[in-house]
Amino acid sequence: MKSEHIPKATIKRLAMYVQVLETLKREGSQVVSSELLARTCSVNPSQIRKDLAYFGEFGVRGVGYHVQDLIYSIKHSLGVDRVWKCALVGVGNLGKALLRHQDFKFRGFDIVGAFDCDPFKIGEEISGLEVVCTRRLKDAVKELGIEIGLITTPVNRAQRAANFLIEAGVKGIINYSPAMLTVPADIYVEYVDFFHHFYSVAFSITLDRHQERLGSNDEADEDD
Amino acid sequence: MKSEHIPKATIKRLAMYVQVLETLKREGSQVVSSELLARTCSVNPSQIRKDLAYFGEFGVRGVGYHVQDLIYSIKHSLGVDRVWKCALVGVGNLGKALLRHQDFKFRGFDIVGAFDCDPFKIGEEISGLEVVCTRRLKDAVKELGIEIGLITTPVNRAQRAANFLIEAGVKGIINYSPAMLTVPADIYVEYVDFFHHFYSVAFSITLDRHQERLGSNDEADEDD
DNA sequence: CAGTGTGAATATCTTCACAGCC
DNA sequence: GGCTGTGAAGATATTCACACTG
Repeated sequence: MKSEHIPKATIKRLAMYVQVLETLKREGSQVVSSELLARTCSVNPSQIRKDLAYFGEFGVRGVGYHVQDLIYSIKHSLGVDRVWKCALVGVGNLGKALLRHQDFKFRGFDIVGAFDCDPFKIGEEISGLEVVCTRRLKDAVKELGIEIGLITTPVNRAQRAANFLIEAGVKGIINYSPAMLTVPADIYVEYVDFFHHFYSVAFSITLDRHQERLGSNDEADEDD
Repeated sequence: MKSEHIPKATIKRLAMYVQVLETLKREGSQVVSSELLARTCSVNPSQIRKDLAYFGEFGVRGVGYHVQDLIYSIKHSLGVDRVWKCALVGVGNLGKALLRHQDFKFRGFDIVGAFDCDPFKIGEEISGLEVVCTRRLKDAVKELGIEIGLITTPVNRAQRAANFLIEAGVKGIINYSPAMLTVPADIYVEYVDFFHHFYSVAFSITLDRHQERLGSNDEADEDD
């Protein structure tokens, strides 16, 4: 692996390539060119080649990429060719939804602990997982080998949840609350904002209508 | 509104500013500087000023931004100062989760129709919404004034769901399935990939461990 | 040849630095 | 005085173009 800095956008695209490649595989494709993959993903072919080049040379010149191999190579490069155990803190609406949405497990992210500090929630069972007091987080992380924490608490509890998770030894956090977290430099936080997609669509429609009203020259913009 | 092209990243950040500003408001702040807002959001202060400048001059020199006004100005600029009605197609695990997660409504995105083509699901009620046959989508979109479609079908049904939505007159689509959609130029599609956050965190942890093992010089990388 | 891998060119986004205003 | 708004500079990411190889 070349150790230049890898753009975040590249990681995002690689995740997409895996999804698309898995569809292609299911449909029986053995080999795919950057050209075809690019068209399917609405990106530029050299973009794909560049993205892959960060991690190695996976293609065969004059032929393309072997689909199954490429899936594995990308997953291996990203470190998602194994199971990652996760703990979820905050069993509200969203937390429950994530616990029930067991596609995560299927894709290698297994939520093995659900935590909340509300005594009324403790003991409840969701998708076969018992909700446990947040105070027991530290032990659970150690016992179960949890490496990633998911924060689905209300915004005002998010920092506290983060502190608990970090103290327990988790190395990465996915924060579904709108709180911005303060964490040590060696903890990686990924912020998830469900709403920004809604905002983008709403904005885009609004913009379109404005332009229509102005009868301006329409400039069909690509999705990225 | 200046009508240069507005970066997608700007929209994403504006959505974040709104969230953070709403927290500040709740905590009693009346006024905020780009400096403070920037620190809270882990971005550069001029970034914030640039992002806002696309839409107007909302600040007061020497003072900062009035929190409540700024929230409203951003929302108005993005077109999210009103209710957008949405239809959801595909009432599986994920679809149900979104239907139950009624924060969307609170933030101005009201899911008023749930559709599925599975006869066993039709008639089921989720969060007070009856699941209806996808064939009745077109009428519902007209009757209820639906403008945005959410696709939560399995990957192989996503394109069909998109076709239904577009035919019904929806202008924007949020696609939660991993399918890449083919749509007319005037339909805006936003792709949501839950997994890429997991992939990013996993990759980041993996990378950290590699670097540790190499005992290399650590370069604490900023989160963006 | 057809299609990858990659340096060089271009386009885009971010940050700096400071003029302008309250 | 302090903080916004913005052109210019710098950094980053994307695309082109072509050498290279199975």
